[in-house]
Amino acid sequence: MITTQAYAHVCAKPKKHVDKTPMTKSGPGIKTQNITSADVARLAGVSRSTVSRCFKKDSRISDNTRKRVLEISDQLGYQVNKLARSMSTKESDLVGLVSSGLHDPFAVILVDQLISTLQKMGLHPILLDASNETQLDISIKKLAQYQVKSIVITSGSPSSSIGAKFINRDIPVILLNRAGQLDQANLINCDNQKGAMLAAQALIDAGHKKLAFINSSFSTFSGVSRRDFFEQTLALKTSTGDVTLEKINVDETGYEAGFKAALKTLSQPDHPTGFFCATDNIAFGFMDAARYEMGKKIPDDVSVIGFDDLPLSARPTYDLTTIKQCPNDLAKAVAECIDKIDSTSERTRKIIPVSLIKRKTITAPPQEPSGKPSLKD
Amino acid sequence: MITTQAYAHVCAKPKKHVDKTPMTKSGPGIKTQNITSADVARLAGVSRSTVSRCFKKDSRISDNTRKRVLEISDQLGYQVNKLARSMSTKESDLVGLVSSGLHDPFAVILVDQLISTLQKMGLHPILLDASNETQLDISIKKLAQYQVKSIVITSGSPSSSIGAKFINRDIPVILLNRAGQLDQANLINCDNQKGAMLAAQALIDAGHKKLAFINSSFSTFSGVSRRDFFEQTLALKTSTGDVTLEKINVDETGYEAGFKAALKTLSQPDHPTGFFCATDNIAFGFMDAARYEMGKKIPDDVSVIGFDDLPLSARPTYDLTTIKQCPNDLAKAVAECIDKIDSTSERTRKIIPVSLIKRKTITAPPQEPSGKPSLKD
DNA sequence: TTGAATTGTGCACACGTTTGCACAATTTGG
DNA sequence: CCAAATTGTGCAAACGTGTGCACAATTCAA
Repeated sequence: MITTQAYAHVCAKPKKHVDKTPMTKSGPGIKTQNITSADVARLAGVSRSTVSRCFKKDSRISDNTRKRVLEISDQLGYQVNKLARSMSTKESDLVGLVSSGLHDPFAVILVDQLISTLQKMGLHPILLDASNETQLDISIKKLAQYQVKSIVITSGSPSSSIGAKFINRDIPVILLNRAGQLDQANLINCDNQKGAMLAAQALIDAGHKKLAFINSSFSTFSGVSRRDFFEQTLALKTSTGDVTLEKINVDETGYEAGFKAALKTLSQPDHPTGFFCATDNIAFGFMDAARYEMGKKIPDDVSVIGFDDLPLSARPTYDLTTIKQCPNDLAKAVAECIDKIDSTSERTRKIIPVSLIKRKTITAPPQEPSGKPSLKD
Repeated sequence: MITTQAYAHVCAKPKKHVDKTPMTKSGPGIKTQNITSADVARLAGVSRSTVSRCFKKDSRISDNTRKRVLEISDQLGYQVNKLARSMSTKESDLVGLVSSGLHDPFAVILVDQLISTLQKMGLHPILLDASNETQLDISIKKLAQYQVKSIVITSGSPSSSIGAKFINRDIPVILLNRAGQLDQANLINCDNQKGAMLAAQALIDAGHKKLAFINSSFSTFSGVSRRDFFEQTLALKTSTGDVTLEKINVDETGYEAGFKAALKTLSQPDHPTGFFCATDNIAFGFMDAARYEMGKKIPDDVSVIGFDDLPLSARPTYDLTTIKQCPNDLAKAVAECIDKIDSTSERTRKIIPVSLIKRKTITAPPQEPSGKPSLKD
């Protein structure tokens, strides 16, 4: 009945103090065998269990053996195989981080913050690119394969079918500045409503009557959200005809969107004078085109306000008045969310505050419609 | 002799067609059990081996069973556990990517390219931040724990002790635009020599006699390399006194370094007129300070050339003449290097070409020393 | 009709770790 | 001096997958 040798081995009488640690064959192969806990166990004259326990805080291990084991480990350059550990403990230090590339400057800052925040928590992000929706679904599947502790999404939204299959199950998903048709997901957003309100107020307070909102037509949740809140804030004044609002969408993204929007809009004789751009990056494009292509002075001819407060916004070339959202706060919120993910099953719903940063791109509108220079003043 | 039940079980007579697939207990626990190959095996009425083989191309599996297994897998949302697979096959799709944050704009573009290139190869980058040297060593250890296929380093250089312990062993390291005191590592660099030569030529050709090189004093390999080659190229002319070269280091990084350098240098009465900045980002800072703080006109008062060719360099605000290095080519070289990593043991040594991009920041130097305005012209 | 070649599938073990349980050795309390 | 408590360590099983080997079933050749 018993055929293979292995059985015989297993059933053999236990030897004294050595558990089966098959000598790692140092054959002629170029790629040398990895060092395992068995190797250090053999050298230290202990079992693999003991080695394992030496790396845990609360284990009952004598100071003596622990010291010896740690010493030998270091000497051998032994590093725990986290893959094996994860298999055993069913826990993972890996976190999925999916972003739509690093083209958008705010995304870059956000990802940067996330990476260093996660790193401080002892977590390691696998970074995946997801430029389109199907790509995002694929990415989620891939991350599931790595048994990640959590998935942080900073672009796009997972299709609900994928959501049903994976997210529902056991991988918590955190949507950052994203729409949340997936109510199983954790949601963290900056306060787009407050931001849009502040922007509207800033332009109105400066005396602008003809306003415009500029956005990329490929823009996702944030842009649309800001537009809607902007419109909503102005509703009272637009309904009386006191103020006009032009909503401009351009088939480009970021800087180029702003650039094109300026070319298109500022060539109209009676164009708006107060511009709210969905992002700072759009504002940069808008300003460059306004200045260098359309010969406008900012803020004398047109006023501009952005959203994000990128480092570039503070530089003298732009000196852009904008709504600041703090990537550090967003990252912190993600950290908190991940922290309490295994303890509670309730979903996070968090809004991060924003603030108005006044710089030099907003002033009162020109007296006369552009084209006819004013005589007074 | 045989004491535990387990032995009895192992030695028991094999049942008909069902191998031991302990029913995943669907207990009251919130976190539902992961779906494993055993689950789909049971539902498909096959063994786990068969399920495993259904996901491999060349396995001898009947079309019928494969179809059925794949169907059930999909239906169940089964995803291979890559950690377990890696343990078994001793191969990994994970690649370590270590960068010193995403503050430097060229690093961002490079990382972006690397991520999408790796993703196309079916590899997944674990992104680690390594701002300082010890941090880098820690990062390498961490990555070793994850059994990564390779480590790509875009900042700093691993200490040679770590190199000896890990890199030597079996994790191939790729140093990107880095110094290589580690000769076990694979080296990929852009052609700093050619770049510095082109920059020198461009300034000399425009008629400049008083040159300067601007760099951050924290700058690593690339900056130092460019400075040395710049100096070397000019050696003949500086030795005759025909041309002067001032080497400026500032205790800041990137934009701020350039900004400060301009404040310091351009306040001198007889300052240089042709500036080679180690990076475009430094050039931006330099130009902003020169224009807005020192009241200089570019290129009329001072000429500037950068290195990298960032997207921002092409925009009208800067319109910077620069040396272009192509991040895409660097990424491609990394891909090639990784591709042949298991087949050959020889190290990669690759230089990526650069080119001069002429824009609007270089012209002839002003006739008279700045300060005394020229009467003619 | 029989023996050989081919095809499809299961079994058992391996990968490197963690951990409940058992147990020997030591210390403690009475 | 003995029982009980404590301490330190080893054993074996588990995590989920891949794969060499064995073997049954089928096809093919003679």
